Amino acid sequence: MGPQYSIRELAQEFDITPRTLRFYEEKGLLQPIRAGQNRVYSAADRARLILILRGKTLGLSLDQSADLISMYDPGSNNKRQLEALIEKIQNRRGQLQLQKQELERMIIDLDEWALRSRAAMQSK
Amino acid sequence: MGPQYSIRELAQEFDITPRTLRFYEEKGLLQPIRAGQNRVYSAADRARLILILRGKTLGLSLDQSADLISMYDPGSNNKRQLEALIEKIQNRRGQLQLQKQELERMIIDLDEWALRSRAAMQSK
DNA sequence: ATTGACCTTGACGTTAACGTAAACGTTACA
DNA sequence: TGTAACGTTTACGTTAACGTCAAGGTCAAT
Repeated sequence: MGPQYSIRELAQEFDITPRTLRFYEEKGLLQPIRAGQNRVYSAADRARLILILRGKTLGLSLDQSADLISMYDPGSNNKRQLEALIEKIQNRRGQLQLQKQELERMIIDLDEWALRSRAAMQSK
Repeated sequence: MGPQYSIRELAQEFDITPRTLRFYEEKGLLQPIRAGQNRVYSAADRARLILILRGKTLGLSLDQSADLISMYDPGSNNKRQLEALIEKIQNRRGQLQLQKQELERMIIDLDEWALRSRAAMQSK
């Protein structure tokens, strides 16, 4: 029946707190099953968590991540759904491209600043 | 004496509110001079604002932007300062590189999802 | 002289993403 | 039997980055 994880195991693995996992559940991002009272996380839950955390490092809000992840799910079946999904993906792709270009530009800027700083040091 | 801007002019140009500009001033990110009570922004202030906003789109906090901008300033003179500046720049560059790689990966992921979605539509 | 457009300084409200603490139940073990 | 180690729910606290009044001051135009 695949691997199972306690709340603490998952928290430790990804260096977050149990509180964070409960919070994600409150927001509907995770839905672990229960063993009595206790939460039990499946491999699928773990996979979703990874997506959430990746979203975070990319600066997405939890709601935005939830959006993307729901599109990712095998729940959407009909044509309209899929078309909407593709459009959303294209949009997000565009946003990410823009962000990437800004990053590249800022990296170039930083290199220039470093050069100037070194020059300033030389001329001392 | 170069161009001058009222708080509203600057706000409109960058599609933010006067409140935001006052807030940035509270946090020490901007220091417009005064004409009586009123704030008057110089070209330099405007340039700083652009840096702040660029930082925002890159997901930097205001404090982080403040850090970068202070390094950017012609205030730092001695060797120690400059060495520290260079190190900070290198560090930030590394962070940005990592973020950029994550972005690239996510864009690839999105492309894959789009492909799969199209395939799913075809097979309907 | 009053209306409108602009500015000011408080100061309290708001949202996101959790932190933190209280009060409690359960299983394992010395 | 008690004391860790883990889990639970409930609920109030916190930080960042502003939003949103309130109360007032200035200055030009009607």
